[in-house]
Amino acid sequence: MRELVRAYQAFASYDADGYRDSELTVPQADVLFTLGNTDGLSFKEIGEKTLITKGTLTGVIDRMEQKKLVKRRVCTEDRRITYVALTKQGERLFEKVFPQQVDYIKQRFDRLSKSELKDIGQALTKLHEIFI
Amino acid sequence: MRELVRAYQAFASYDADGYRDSELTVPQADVLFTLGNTDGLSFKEIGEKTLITKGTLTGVIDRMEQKKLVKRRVCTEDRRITYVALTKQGERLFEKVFPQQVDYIKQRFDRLSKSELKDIGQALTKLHEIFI
DNA sequence: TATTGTTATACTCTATAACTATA
DNA sequence: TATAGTTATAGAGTATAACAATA
Repeated sequence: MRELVRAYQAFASYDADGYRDSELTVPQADVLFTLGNTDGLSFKEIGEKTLITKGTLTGVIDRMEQKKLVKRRVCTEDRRITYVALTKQGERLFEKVFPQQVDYIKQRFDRLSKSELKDIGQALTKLHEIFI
Repeated sequence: MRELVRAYQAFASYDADGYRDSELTVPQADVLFTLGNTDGLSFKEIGEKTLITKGTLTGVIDRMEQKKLVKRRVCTEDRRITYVALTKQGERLFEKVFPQQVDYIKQRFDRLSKSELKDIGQALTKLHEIFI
């Protein structure tokens, strides 16, 4: 448990440094990365994936919309649902920041051997399962 | 990387549920657990352990002091340093919430075998090391 | 009635930088 | 001069609940 927290803190701190100059807050980067390579997701789906509650998410999306990174689109079949998708500008930012971020993180994972990476992947999957 | 984020999110969400009715915010719980079983730590030490920056920490400690959970004490040898320690009330809360929390989390870890736990521990230690 | 997202409130945290006091 | 903590500012996130629109 301690180790999980420590490992994640170290990772999260390193990770946040990666997109520090992108003008994104942590939740905003989370949303950007969640929306990347999709045609748009509903508020509900985004909330489930990022663990941001709906009231908060409205504000986060508002600010990203002001920055022209995302766009709302009401679902025509069920008008209660609002989809959020990246704009062209949002996609450009995603395509710039995401690979950078992956590389940045990969630098550290490259310090490990293939078998270590496999073990870590399995360990994390088990951890994930027990805490769902 | 995805797995690490997912595993931690699942854990963090479960963890926060554990002390939801303790009237503590996440950073405050973090500080409480950091100060538990110590004679007090300086702002600097608390900041290093919790990754809360100094400006923010002053506010967090202010609010915990208002709730009578912690007390400041200026170091007599080096008067620039302020130690923060749990009050009796803070200790009582720690002694109530911490074991509860450990049990609560243990419930989930108990789903794993000893060898799985060992593997996970090792994996997390490696992760921690590469991201320092 | 149940669900989706918005609004409202009040507070807490965050980042940043300038500042005070000690060393 | 360097360090420890405080203050100031402005913005962002959080929890919660009530609300509107839609199903």
